[in-house]
Amino acid sequence: MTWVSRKASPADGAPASGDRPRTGGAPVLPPTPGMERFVERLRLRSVLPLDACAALLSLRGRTLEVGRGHQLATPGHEIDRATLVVDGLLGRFDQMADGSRQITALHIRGDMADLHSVPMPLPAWGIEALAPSTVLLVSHADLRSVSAAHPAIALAFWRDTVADSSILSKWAANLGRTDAATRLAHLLCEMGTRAQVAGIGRREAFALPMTQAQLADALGLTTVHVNRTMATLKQSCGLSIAAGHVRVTDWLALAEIASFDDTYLLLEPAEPQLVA
Amino acid sequence: MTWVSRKASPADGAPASGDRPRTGGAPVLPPTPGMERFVERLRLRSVLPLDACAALLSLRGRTLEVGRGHQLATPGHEIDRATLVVDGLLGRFDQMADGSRQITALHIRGDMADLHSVPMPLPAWGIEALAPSTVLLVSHADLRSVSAAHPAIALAFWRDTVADSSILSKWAANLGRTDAATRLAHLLCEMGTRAQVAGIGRREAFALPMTQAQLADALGLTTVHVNRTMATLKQSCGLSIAAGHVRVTDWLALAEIASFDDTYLLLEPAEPQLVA
DNA sequence: CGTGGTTTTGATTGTTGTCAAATGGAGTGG
DNA sequence: CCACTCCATTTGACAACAATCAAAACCACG
Repeated sequence: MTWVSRKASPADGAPASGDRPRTGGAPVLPPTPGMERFVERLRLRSVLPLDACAALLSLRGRTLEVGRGHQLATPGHEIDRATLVVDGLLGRFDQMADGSRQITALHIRGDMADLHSVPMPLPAWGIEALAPSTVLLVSHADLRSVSAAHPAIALAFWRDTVADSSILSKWAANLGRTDAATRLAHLLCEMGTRAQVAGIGRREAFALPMTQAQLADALGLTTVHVNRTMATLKQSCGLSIAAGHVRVTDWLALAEIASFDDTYLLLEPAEPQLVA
Repeated sequence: MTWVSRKASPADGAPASGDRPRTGGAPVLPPTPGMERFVERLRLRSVLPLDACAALLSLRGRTLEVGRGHQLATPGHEIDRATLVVDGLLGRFDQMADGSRQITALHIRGDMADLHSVPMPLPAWGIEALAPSTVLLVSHADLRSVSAAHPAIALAFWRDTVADSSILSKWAANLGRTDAATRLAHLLCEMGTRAQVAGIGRREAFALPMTQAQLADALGLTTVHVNRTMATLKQSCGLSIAAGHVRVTDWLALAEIASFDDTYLLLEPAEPQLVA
C-alpha cells in the first residue's frame, strides 16, 4: 500500500493537520491544490457568493496518494475528516455479514466522498479506493466552520448530500427492478455523464478504472455474470472496456437499454437561495 | 380520496387536536399539532437548543388526511412544501420506464418524508400514502428560514438527511446482495425498531399497514414471492401479519435471518456540535 | 349476497448464481 | 529474454432462486 503522504500547503515546513483556514478576505494563502475541483462541483448545483468560494478555497487539507484497495473509512470507526477525490476513483460500500459487499456509490474527481460524515462522524459505511487515487483529506472541524460562517455553503453541502441520495435512490431502484444488462448499461451511462460534467472525458469515452469484480459488487451481480452481460453490450452498443477506459460507439443504444434519464443527477443549479 | 384539508393557523375557533403548551418565553402561538413529533425525531439525533425547538414548534402547516394511494409528490414536478407524517405510512418511490416501481423509503410518524426537497425542490422521486395517513404540509420557505436563523437546526436537518441516506444505503445493499427471506426479515426488523423508537409500538408487535404488493415494491420482488417468503418466516419466527399489524414471536430468530444490526439507523445523537 | 381487492396455491419458465477450469496479460526475478 | 506468478477475464455445465402465468380462496365492504 502506497502512502505518499505530504502536506498540501505550499510554504510550510510543519506537519500535522494543524492550521486553520483564514476565512475572511485577508491576504489569502494560495488555494489548496485540488480544492478548486470541489468548489466547481458545488457550483454545479448551487450559487455560491465569492467570499464563500474564497473560504472554501482557503481550506487546508492533507494530500494522499493511495493504491487500489486502500480503505479511507471503515464501517463503525469514527473519523474526523472528509475525503475529496482529486483524481482516481473511490467507492462507498456496505459490508454484508457473509463477507460479500455492495458498492453503493462511486466517486470521481471533484466529489467529496463522505460529506455525510461531517454531520455524522460515525459512518455505517466504508470508503475504499477502487483504483490508485489522489485524495485530499479535509477536517470536519474546518468544514463545519465554513458551513457555519457561510449559510450558502451550509445549503450547498446539504444540497450535495441530497444529490448523492438521489443517485443512490436510482441505484436502489435499478438493483430492485431491472435486469443485469439494464443495470450495467445504466451504470455506464451515469458514469459517462458524470465524467463529462466533471470535465474529464466524454460520455462515449471516459475512464472507469474498475475491475469486473468491483463492477459486480456495484451491480449486485457475480463477476461471471458481469462478464457475460458485458459481452452482450459489446455487441449491441459497440461497447469496449480496456485498461479501465470505456468506449461506446452507439451511446443512444446504450441509453435506450438503460432507460437512462439524467434528471436524477440533479445537474441543474437549484434556484431557491437563502432567505434574508 | 378524502381531503379533509384545513388551515392549522392559531386563532381559528377550530376544533380538533388543537392546543399545546407554550414552549418559549415570548408570546408564542400554540404549536402546530403534529409538529412536536418532528421535533422529537430531530432530537433523537441532534441536540437542539430551546429556542430552536420553539422556532420549529411555531412553524405553521396545513394538515391533510389522505387515503391509500394518494400522491403527495410526483417525480419531475416542483414542490414548495415538505410532508411531515403525523400518522400513517408514506413511501418514497422511483418509477421505472415499464411502469413498475421501487419503493426506496418508508416513513412513519415523526418522519419528514421529503426533507430532501427543501434544498432540492424538483424531486426525481415521488411520495405516496401507502395507507390512510395524516400529514402536515410545511412550506420550504419556512423550513429554510428556521434553518438559516438557527444553525443548530440546519445541522439537524442535514444530519437527518444523512440518516435517511444511511438507511437507503442499507436498503440498496440488501437489494443487491441478499435473498428474499433476508430482505423481508430485515425490513420487518427495521420497521419494528423504528416504530419502537418512535414510540408507536414494540419491535415484536407494531403497525405496518402495507399490502403484500407494496411490500413487493419495497423489496424488489413479486407479490407471489413475498407471499411465499412470508409463509416461510411464519414458520421459522412465528411471524404473523394481519390487518396491517405485525407480530413476531421469536424476534431474535428474525434478526438472525436478517443479519440485523441497527447501527445504520444512526439512533445515537451525534456529538459534534456547531463551532462557535 | 355480490363485488373488488388482497392473499394463497400450483405449475412452469428463465435469469442469475455456483462451481470449475482455461485463457490472457502485466510485472518480477532469475 | 524467459519462465513464473498473480490477478483479471473468459468460457462451460449445472443448480437455484425468483418471475411468470393462471386460478382459486379469502375478506372487507356496500
